[in-house]
Formats: sequence, C-alpha cells, structure tokens
Amino acid sequence: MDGMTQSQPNGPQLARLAALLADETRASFCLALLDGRAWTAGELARLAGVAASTASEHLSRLVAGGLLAEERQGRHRYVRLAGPQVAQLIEDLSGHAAPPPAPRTLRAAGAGEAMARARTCYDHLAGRLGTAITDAMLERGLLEGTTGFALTEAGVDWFGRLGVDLASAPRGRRPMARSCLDWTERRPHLAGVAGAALCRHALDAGWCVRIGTQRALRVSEEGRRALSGLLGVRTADL
Amino acid sequence: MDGMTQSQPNGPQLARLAALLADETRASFCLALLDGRAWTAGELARLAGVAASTASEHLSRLVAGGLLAEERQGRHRYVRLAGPQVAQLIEDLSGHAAPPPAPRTLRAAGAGEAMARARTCYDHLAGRLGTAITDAMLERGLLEGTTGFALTEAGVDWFGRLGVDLASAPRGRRPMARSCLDWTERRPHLAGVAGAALCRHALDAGWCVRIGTQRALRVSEEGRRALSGLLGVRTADL
DNA sequence: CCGGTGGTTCGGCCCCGGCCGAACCGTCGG
DNA sequence: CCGACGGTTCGGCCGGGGCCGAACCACCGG
Repeated sequence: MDGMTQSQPNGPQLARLAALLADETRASFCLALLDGRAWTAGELARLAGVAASTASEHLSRLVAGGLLAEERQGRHRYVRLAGPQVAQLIEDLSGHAAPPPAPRTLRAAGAGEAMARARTCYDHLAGRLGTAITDAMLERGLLEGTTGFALTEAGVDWFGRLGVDLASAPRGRRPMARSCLDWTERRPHLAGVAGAALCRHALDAGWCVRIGTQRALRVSEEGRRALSGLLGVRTADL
Repeated sequence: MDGMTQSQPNGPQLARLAALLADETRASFCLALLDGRAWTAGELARLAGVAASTASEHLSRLVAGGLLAEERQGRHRYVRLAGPQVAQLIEDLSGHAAPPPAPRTLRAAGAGEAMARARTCYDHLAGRLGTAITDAMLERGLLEGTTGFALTEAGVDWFGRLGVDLASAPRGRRPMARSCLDWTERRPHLAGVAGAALCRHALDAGWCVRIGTQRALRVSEEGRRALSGLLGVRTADL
C-alpha cells in the first residue's frame, strides 16, 4: 500500500496548467486575448502595467504551455489564443471565479455598460445581445434547452435561410452548439460552431460594428431590423 | 488613456481561482475527490505524501476558495467537492492538461487498466464503459450528438422505462445532458443530470459494483445482460 | 548609415507560499 | 481518568518565481 497511488490525470499536469493562469498578469493577458484578435507584446504589457521584459517572459511561458500561439512579423511579436478550446477553458474558469468588484471610475463604469450591452466572447456574441438572441432561439424552437443544448432541425434550417451552411462550416472536434456562461448576465449564451457562425454573419452583414479598440459592439439600425424580423428580439435597450 | 483598463472578469479573480489548483498537492486532492465521496484530511495527506499539517492548510484554502465543502464529525474532518460545478471545473481543466505519463510500476498499470475499463467520474460513468454507453445512446437516437449534446424525446422515454423520472430529478442550474471529456478514451461521455441518474441507477440496480477503495467499477453479470438488452452494448472487454 | 522603437536576455532583488516538526487541543475508547 | 489518535496552529526554513532596469539585438524609417 504505497501512499503515492496516483489519481490518473496526474496532479502535476493539472497543476502546471493551472499555474499558467494563476498569475494576475498572465490572467489579464488571457482575458484580453479573449477578444479573439492578435495583440502585440507591447500592447499587453501596457494593458497590464508591467515592464516589457516582464511581459515578454510571461508570453513565453504561455506559449510554451500551449495556451497561446505566436506569430512574428518584423519586429513585432503577435500573440493570440491557441484556439477555441483555450478560449473555452478561460471562459469556463472565469465563469466559476468570483464576480468582479464594482467599477471604480465613471469611465470604467461607462465602458462596462457598453460591454454588458453587446460584445464578442472570443468568436461568438455575448452580453445582453448574446443572451437575448439565445433566449429568442430557445423560445422559437431553433435551439433545444431543456434536455441539453443542441440546435434543432428548425435551427439548422434557420441558419440555412441566413445563407450559412453549418454542415460545411469548419469544425474539428468542436461542438456545433455549446452553452457558454455569460459573466455579465450570469446566464448562458450560444457558443460553439453555430455561435461563431452567427457572430461572423452579424459582423459581415453589418448587424454589429466594433466600438473602438475594445471588444464591445454597437448594434446598427440594420441589425435592429434584422433581429426584430428574424427572431423578434427587441433591441431598444441595446 | 490609463493603462489599467480592466477586462471585465477581473484578472485577479481568475488568478486567485487558478492559484487554488496550481499546486501539485492541492491538485492531487481535487483529483482524488473527483470520485464524489468525502475523504478525511488524513487520507488525503497520506495520498499526497505530505505531513498532516501541510494537508490541513491546503484544505483550509480550498474550502475558503469555495472548491471544497467540509463536514466535521467528531475528531474527523471530512471534505468533498462543493458540488457538480466544481467537479465539472476540475474535469474541464484536466481535459485540457497534458496527457499523463506512462505508469511506472506493474501495480499502477493494473490499477490504471481497471480504471480505464469502468469508473465513476464524480457522479456519472466513465472509462470504456461510459463511452460505450454514450456511443450506443447516440446510435439509437436517445442522445443527439451532431448538433450539440441533448437528450431526445426517445431518450427521455428510455429513462422513463428504466423507472427514472428525469423531470422530477433534482436540478438547479445544472444541465440535463452534458458532454464530459473522458481522459482515458479522449472521447466524450454523458454527464449532467441524466449522466448522474444513469450512474445512480446502475449502482442501485447492481449493474456495477465498486472495486475496493478506488473509483474503479466492475460490471456484474446482471449488468452485462441489462446493457446488452437495453442498448446492445457488448461488454466482453470490460 | 544612423537614430528610434519593439522585443529579448540577464542579473539581482524580494516576497510569497509550500514544507516540516513541535506543541497543542479535542475526541474517542478503555 | 488516561492514553491514543486525528487535526490544527505556529515558527522557521527555503526555493521558486515575479518584478525591474540595463544592456543588447533586430527591424524599420529617413
């Protein structure tokens, strides 16, 4: 009876992964990268308020740990999340973390309000917009919610009428529909291949436009009409 | 333009949560507790090979962080995962961690083989047994897998015929059906309320019995007949 | 060719936190 | 009432790692 009978997914491996996110600076990097875009090392350093050298070391660790993918261009080091699985990991984790404290400044409160209205969550829609769309799809039977989380046949057709062929959408082991906990609404919104396709369509069709450099979104007049007509979503408060 | 424009789910919160799992000893505690049962502080200390005092401190941190629930009984301190959300968190995280290295000893290899055949994963079935059942349910249309992960009407009926009324099963915000990545098979198996109900039924009906003190399971003769008849699952290699 | 700038490497500082053993406390059993 | 035992608290040790600034390298622009 040795005392070291390992539980299978070795503790060390789990600890090594968690340690990557256990630092405040690295965590803030990953949260920033949740916007799905590639950032330069300098941008992230300024965001977190650390020296460039410090950021550089953190990025190397995150890349070595497989969480980030890097791409060197000239004298810039661009870095982004390594893939949807990583985005999901960060989302899941922050969904279980304690709710954020109230914003300090008026500016921050304003920015927070914009994010709460509508934003991207890696590659799908979130905020009140995201949950409102998800709710409407559940209500209209495009999405099944009581026995799990899956697109219905009607849902697949609905995407088809939008001009989005989900069958031909690129998917590896990624689920078609997935529930992602919204950290402002504290309720689920649509993620996965379908969520990403919907977000892409919304941006391509001009339903939403990005606000400044953040991942917050503004719903266009065209978008309001489309959402109202297609899903009956009231966008008055967005 | 302050450099500290926070991403919303405050980095610090995420880091604090991750830090709880970023220690090898604490990680091994959590993985052990994935069997869904309550362990005493001493058992966990011996498992991880640390002094009782060290284990005590780790447990206090995990409890304070909300990952573990404790229950004092006489001179014992029993501790278990705080709930299914926590179990899911650990599962998700270890699903993304690097695969475990090959076992060192023959004993360990044997125990690993037993775990790979059939085991519990917090409160549902896993291992080859778990994935075989899930595959069969997908094949028979009891479970929807191509557009998400949800129980079909036929699936709800199937549970009803087993004598399991899912509508009356206790569920808070917990999803009815959820996909959980199996770390031996590297494929999904059924979790969530339905997965837990199935596991409970399998144990109650004597389809499976626990092997020793581990979370490995043995499929009984009765269980083989039931699984073969109900789902066409071949249990020859289990 | 020569600044300006983004990124990296290195050395050094310092603190956090994981570990232990010893002392202590409470419960259980005789 | 007393020993045995599980658990906790405290002090002290020590290593890891996060941070910075300085020096350095590479690319880009004029």
